[in-house]
Amino acid sequence: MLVAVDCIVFGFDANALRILLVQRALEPEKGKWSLMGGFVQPDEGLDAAASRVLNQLTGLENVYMEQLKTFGDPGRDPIERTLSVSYYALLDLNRFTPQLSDEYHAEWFALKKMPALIFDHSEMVAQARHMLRYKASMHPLFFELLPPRFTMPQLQALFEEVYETNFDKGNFSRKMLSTNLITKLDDKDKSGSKKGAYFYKLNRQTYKKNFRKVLHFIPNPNHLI
Amino acid sequence: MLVAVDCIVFGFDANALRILLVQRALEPEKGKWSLMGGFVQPDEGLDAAASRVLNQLTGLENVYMEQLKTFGDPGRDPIERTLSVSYYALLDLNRFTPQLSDEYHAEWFALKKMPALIFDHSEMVAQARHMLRYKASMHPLFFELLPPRFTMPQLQALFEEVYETNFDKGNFSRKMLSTNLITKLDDKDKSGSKKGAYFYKLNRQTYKKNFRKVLHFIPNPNHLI
DNA sequence: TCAAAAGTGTTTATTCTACACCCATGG
DNA sequence: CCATGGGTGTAGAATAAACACTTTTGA
Repeated sequence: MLVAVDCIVFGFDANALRILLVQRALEPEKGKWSLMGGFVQPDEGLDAAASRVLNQLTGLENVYMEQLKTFGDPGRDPIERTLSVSYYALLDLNRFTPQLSDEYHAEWFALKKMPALIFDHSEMVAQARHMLRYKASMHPLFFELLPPRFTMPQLQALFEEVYETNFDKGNFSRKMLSTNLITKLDDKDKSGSKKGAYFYKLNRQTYKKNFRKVLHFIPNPNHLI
Repeated sequence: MLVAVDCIVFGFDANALRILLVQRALEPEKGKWSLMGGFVQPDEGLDAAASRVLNQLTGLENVYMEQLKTFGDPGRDPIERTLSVSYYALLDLNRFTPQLSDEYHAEWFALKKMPALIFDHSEMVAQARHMLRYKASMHPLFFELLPPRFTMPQLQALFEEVYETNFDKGNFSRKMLSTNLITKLDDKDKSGSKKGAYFYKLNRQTYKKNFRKVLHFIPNPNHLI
């Protein structure tokens, strides 16, 4: 049985959650949009395969990545029975955009405007989205999607995108601060408004310790169903 | 590459969380305790393979089952490169105990007294346990582990086992009732105490709707890390 | 009648929520 | 000087936690 890995790569750019897609280079379905994938090598672990595949696309290492689910319906690949172990990755979109479009034929798509994908890749994306909500309600993974310095409105916008809801800014900010996960910095980002919004950074110590503090963050947990 | 499924089967018997293990019938590691597993057939989906394997062991169908994770380290099986797609299952232990020991060489072990397992099966169990806590903090899966009629002290004991903590019975009962997931019945279970404890049953309608109501149930969420 | 387990009540502290208000500044 | 987005304050509701109390009944 053939075994492949496929990566669902999420990014965020202040307006929308985005996903990284590539145009498939080989038959079948050549030219269509697809997740980034590749076959697992004979002496390669699954995590290693996923990292390698992502590295080949973005040139990056140490990207947050986690196994999502394995897809193995007999008919999912029309040519040959292929198992796909899917992984999702979160990264700060800003850092990589330029080198991406130059070296590889990859593109960021807003999740809401995603094209049709080959095989069962759309299903993979749907599950990854679900998992993102799920995990993020328990673990502060959002910082993987933001630049090292970010503002409260930015962070709130990300939450609102992911949970497709709106938060009261006052309550959001207080709750977030109460986790001790982030630290306020001295300077402001003036690009978004006249007053300017303070920058914050992730507090890596408490990040490790309070890895579960984000719980109780989502007002109506039915979003997660 | 060979592809197998392995099932982590949980049960609960009022005293302890238990796990179902079998004595391996073939080399390598013949005679040692292992998870229930088998190879995926050429035209068989992964979920179907897991159900079949569990059915062969317990004779049961419609058991709650979910894919956990795929294990694929190159060296995990010493003989040949084998991928294992692991599944965890939850079932009401009481219903199946007798037929199990007769037809198959399987045994329930208390999680705390589990023997050493072959390959990476212990790691699978650890991850399944973690997942059980994780998911159960969001979804009311516990009813899969209980008989159709159960008492509040039973339910509380199950929670205390899974989260390795203790709850105040008053608060526990109120919180549980407030989810509307369960309905009080008229008769009592007198086996556990002189006074007797009322039976409850799962409310299947609200179970579907309020599938996320269990959240906020665990007092110290650090258990889930 | 008493011990043991089930179940109820109540007080207090804490956290949520909604919403009004103040602040800073570029145009 | 005012519109706009950022940030703070606060009253009232809702929830959680702790623990004392009542009920039931077999031994």
